[in-house]
Amino acid sequence: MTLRLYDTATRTVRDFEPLVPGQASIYLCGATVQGEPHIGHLRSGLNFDILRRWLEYRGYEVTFVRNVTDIDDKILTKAAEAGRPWWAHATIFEQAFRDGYRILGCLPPTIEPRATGHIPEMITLMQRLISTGNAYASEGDVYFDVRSFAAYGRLSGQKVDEMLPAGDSVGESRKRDPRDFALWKSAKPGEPSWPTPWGDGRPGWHLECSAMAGKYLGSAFDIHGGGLDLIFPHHENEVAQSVAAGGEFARYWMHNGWVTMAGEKMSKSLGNTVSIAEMAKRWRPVELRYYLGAVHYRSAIEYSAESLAESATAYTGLENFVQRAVELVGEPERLPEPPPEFCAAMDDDLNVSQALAVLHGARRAGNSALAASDKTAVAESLAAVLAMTDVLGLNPLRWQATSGEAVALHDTVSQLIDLALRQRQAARERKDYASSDQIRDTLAAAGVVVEDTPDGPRWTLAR
RNA sequence: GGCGGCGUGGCCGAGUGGCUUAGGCAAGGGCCUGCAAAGCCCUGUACGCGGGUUCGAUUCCCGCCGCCGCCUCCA
Repeated sequence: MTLRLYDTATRTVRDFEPLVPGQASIYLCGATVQGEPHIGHLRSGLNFDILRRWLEYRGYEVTFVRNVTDIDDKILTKAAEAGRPWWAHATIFEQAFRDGYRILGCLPPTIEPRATGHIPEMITLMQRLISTGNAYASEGDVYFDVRSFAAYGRLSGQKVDEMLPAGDSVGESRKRDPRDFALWKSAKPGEPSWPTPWGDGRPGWHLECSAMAGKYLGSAFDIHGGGLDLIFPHHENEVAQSVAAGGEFARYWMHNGWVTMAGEKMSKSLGNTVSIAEMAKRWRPVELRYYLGAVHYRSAIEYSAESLAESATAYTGLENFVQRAVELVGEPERLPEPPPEFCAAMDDDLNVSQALAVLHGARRAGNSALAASDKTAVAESLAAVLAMTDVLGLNPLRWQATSGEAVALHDTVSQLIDLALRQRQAARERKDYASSDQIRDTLAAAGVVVEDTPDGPRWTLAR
């Protein structure tokens, strides 16, 4: 079974055949760090984290580049509104994004380049495009000549003649064609700028990604990813720049779907965003990860608190099983391969929904084995559940609190709860159920859920 | 105007030309329990509407309705 991925460029699912056997290179368009990340942004990072983990599980050595766009119109505007330098503004939100990805358990990228660190590469690229006749300088700006590149529009399925002219081309005299896009923008008073042969200015958005992808992954690489909204114009323009300059560029194009609210795309401009900070108040990060990862990456996720709660419940069920199983048989020495059906689902364009069905099947089998005290079967199911959750970045054992303070506090609380439970057991043994129930109710009010099992009471913290 | 996506049982959400009861959540019944909780078992027979192709369509084709996205900054 080989991994198959949906490729936006061909609109088909294709076998994944890497450029270099055993290696996989991915360029993901990261954030324009103008403000707080919302869960839509994080979903994109998470989807590609799952791809990256799956490729690594499949034995590929993965180079994962996720860029930071740290110079752009919006950053300048927002920074001015916030009364801070543009670079400080960008740094603040670059960190916010990085924290967001980390909180959701995304592995750090192999390389995380910033646009402003690659001005020389951009200049070189522009020089090449001008020399090949695909770009031209005009009053300090540099534009890509869309008409000079026959394949323009192929990725997005757009026809140049049918497109609406760009909004910024109204009254624009510097462009030869209204559909030409800026590689470089001439400096405006008070704005940051860098020197070039065509005058001081700053980079256009599209150019920077071509420059960084080329620098770190070469003129050809395996997978280019991003949100659906980047297909046009951003990715179309990247292809034009990079291919016109003589590269092959990306061999597979993957685009993740939206997080929607009431049917509409979550976005800053609509004001319907949910930030990671708000989420963290109500949900554990791993629950959010489960929620955002459970839906196929190309489908929209219709956000609602109810469906998030359902995911949290589902995940808690997995955790409960793992906890009980570990108590009975201990942690496995080594994780086995995930079940074949799970792997088949993941190989099928990362069908995580289908893979989760396999996971929940193993959980159910494990719980049955637990009920039957069949240690061999419990250990088997536990290993399977851990193997599957591990690949998805959802392994409950890896998500447990590990800070020293938390561990110490847990120890103290455990002893107090055990004391109460011993008193409750004594009451139960003398059939003083009024007292035993009162103890349980008191613990419940404190957020401690007590369950009686054949092996005695056990407790967990409610949320 | 051009390009693209979606509409699945109470909810979320996979999938397929005729056996997947997908899975999760919720609900009802049962087992277990002092009562619970957790867990397990069972139950619900869905695929926007109208045509067509077919022995047979939720799945293919056509039309329609509704929703959404891109074409301008956007994960």
